[in-house]
Amino acid sequence: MSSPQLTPVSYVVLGMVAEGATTSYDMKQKASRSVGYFWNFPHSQLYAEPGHLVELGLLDEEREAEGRRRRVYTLTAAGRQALDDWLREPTSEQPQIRDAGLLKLFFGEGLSADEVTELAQAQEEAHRARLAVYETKADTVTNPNHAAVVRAGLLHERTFAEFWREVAATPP
Amino acid sequence: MSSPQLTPVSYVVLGMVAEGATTSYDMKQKASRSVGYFWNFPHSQLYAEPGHLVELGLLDEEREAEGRRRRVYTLTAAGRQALDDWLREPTSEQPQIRDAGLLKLFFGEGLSADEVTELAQAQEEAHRARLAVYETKADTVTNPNHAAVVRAGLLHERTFAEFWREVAATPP
DNA sequence: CCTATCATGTAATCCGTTACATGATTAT
DNA sequence: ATAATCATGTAACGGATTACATGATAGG
Repeated sequence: MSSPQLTPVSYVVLGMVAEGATTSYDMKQKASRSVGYFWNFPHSQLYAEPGHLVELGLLDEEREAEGRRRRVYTLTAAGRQALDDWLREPTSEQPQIRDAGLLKLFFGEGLSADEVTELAQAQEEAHRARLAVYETKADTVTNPNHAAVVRAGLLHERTFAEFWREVAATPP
Repeated sequence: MSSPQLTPVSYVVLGMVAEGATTSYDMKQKASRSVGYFWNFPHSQLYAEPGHLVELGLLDEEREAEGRRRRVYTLTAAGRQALDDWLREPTSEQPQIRDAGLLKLFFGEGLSADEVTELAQAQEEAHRARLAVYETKADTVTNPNHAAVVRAGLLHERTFAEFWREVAATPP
């Protein structure tokens, strides 16, 4: 008997199903335009994870009779409960900023000032590009919870674009 | 024949060895007070990963003759080269903000305004606590590259503390 | 000397990624 | 019809986490 833990991805799946996504491809499309921006994962997880959740009784699965015969998922009462419980649980894990650019800056004693500037400029550009995406999104998102998170992403990208601009101007 | 890729953790190890860490415990101590704040991992990786790097010829390993007989690592020329190459490589991977609080906000349609406020206040407090840590660090760090990254962390925590303060005040 | 804690690892497991494969639909 | 692409998975592998275990050192 196996009792695997629910991971953040589990809750992403539960959350997207609660929002009306019914198939893995559906989730994939949805994620790629929203939550995937700040919490990314390959599509294979969106085919594997619902299987686990079905085993745990948190999702129901049906197969289409025709065509692709794809798996169609719906939330069970237990699944809704698990999602609600999680939403209300205090969140203890420290958020991590896993940013390879920051890592390089951290260990970049061996770089010349010019090389640091080069790194910083590339990073600034990447953050500005992402910022532009969020700015567009901010105008189109209707779900207020999604909008709030887009705003967080926007503020984050702005902060980091500015940070890297300063680094480029005055390398350590 | 196996040719495993170098992961970010590989470079964290190479970087820390380059900075003078010689044993796994040494790295663990160092990481817990610096890079671990924004890129965390369990200590077991700091015992396993150097082994891989030795196999790849990027680290040399010696055993102490006495006492704990612990493994003492030093950079090889190839290891130094691998670190330098990585530092100069363009960084393509999109940084991810894997923040469970943001996930909950994103999927938090089922929460009442009060519950969102509660979540937001807890998040704000957590970010302010982390902010305080970075502010202390900013005064003590001597390595200018480390200082720059501390500043990034500081700006990030400030941004997010402020963001959650707004969410708490006007929940979506 | 005895105990608590520090320090150093190993083992097992599972999650996440990469790569592969194939069936269905759409476009030409 | 045929090719291209969309959609739906599976398999294999390795990295990361959790849990366990034990030896060394320091403090009383």
